[in-house]
Amino acid sequence: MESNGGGGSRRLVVTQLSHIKELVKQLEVHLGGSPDLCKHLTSEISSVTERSIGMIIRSGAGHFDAARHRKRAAGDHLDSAPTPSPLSDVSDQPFKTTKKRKTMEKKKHQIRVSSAGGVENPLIDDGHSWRKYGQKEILGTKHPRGYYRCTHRHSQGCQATKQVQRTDEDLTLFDVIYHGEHTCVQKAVVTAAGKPQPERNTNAQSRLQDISSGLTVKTEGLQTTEPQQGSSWDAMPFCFSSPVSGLAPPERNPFSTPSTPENCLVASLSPSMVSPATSDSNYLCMTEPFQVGSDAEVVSTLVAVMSAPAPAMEANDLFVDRFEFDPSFPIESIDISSYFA
DNA sequence: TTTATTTGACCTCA
DNA sequence: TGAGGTCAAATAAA
Repeated sequence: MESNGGGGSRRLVVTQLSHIKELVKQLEVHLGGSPDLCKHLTSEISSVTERSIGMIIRSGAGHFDAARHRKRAAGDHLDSAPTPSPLSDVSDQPFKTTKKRKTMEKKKHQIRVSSAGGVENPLIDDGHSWRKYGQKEILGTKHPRGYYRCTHRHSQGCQATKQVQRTDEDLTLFDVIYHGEHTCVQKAVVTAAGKPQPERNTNAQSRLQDISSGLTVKTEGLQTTEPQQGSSWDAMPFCFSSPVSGLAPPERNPFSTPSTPENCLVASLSPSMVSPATSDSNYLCMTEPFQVGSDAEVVSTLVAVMSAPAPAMEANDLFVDRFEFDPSFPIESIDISSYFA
């Protein structure tokens, strides 16, 4: 049931993070004459990446302490709550706490999103369009929990919902709990697949390159399990699919993939991290590269997204043209180009 | 005018 | 009975 973390998977993660670090270094080079802020950001990205690698390495042969992490993600109140809570019981099982939840065969898992600097307005998104339908103060937590449902709930009967709650310990971290799977067909996906939008794509790709070059992935006590057949978790380490600065919202973004929250994690940037020239938030989607076991282990993935102001970066030659893969990097599992198509 | 968000009330369950 | 989740009217924004 519980995996020991999968040495192969861990190596993969470490490799990925190491590669990210290399990318950051490249970014720094390209930022030669850029504003100090950009350099500061890259420096921070680098340090965070190092810490991330260290955390994974320190996790050793033992598995990630998912229970502890779940408790942390759920808030301190769980310390005194012996009974399972929705947060602590992250599983494929239907909810058991309320009648409504019981009636819905909902898949659930939890991710942790860091929106760098996005304390005020995290704009957490995942390629799907959500409508907020409620907010509730949760006992034992400092911040209210927001309740979202799929925009297509009524039009397409999509039952996907999610809960977003800022963590107590870090205002830039958000616990996002997904319930159910999207049954809706995102128009943007269809559009993107059938009608390429060259202009937007070009711009978007450039921006995407900007951001992706500065991507830092921090995995906190990552739980990795051996891939399961037919799982959607074992495919792609990265999925750059969500809107980036200046792009349309997720549902209209040509980069949006038919991903579900179950396989796509998006962290968005706060306005403070966005170029003044762009009012839209920056989005960066990253497929959670880590297997979430069917036994409902929590994957708490922290994605710190950094982005230098777009105008400061002539990054068209980044990431794609200059994406230098480590020979050991599992390139076969990455198909970024497909997301630019 | 339409769409999204806010927020108090209500419902269900432990 | 209290907590969590959802509903729906009111309000705001586009």
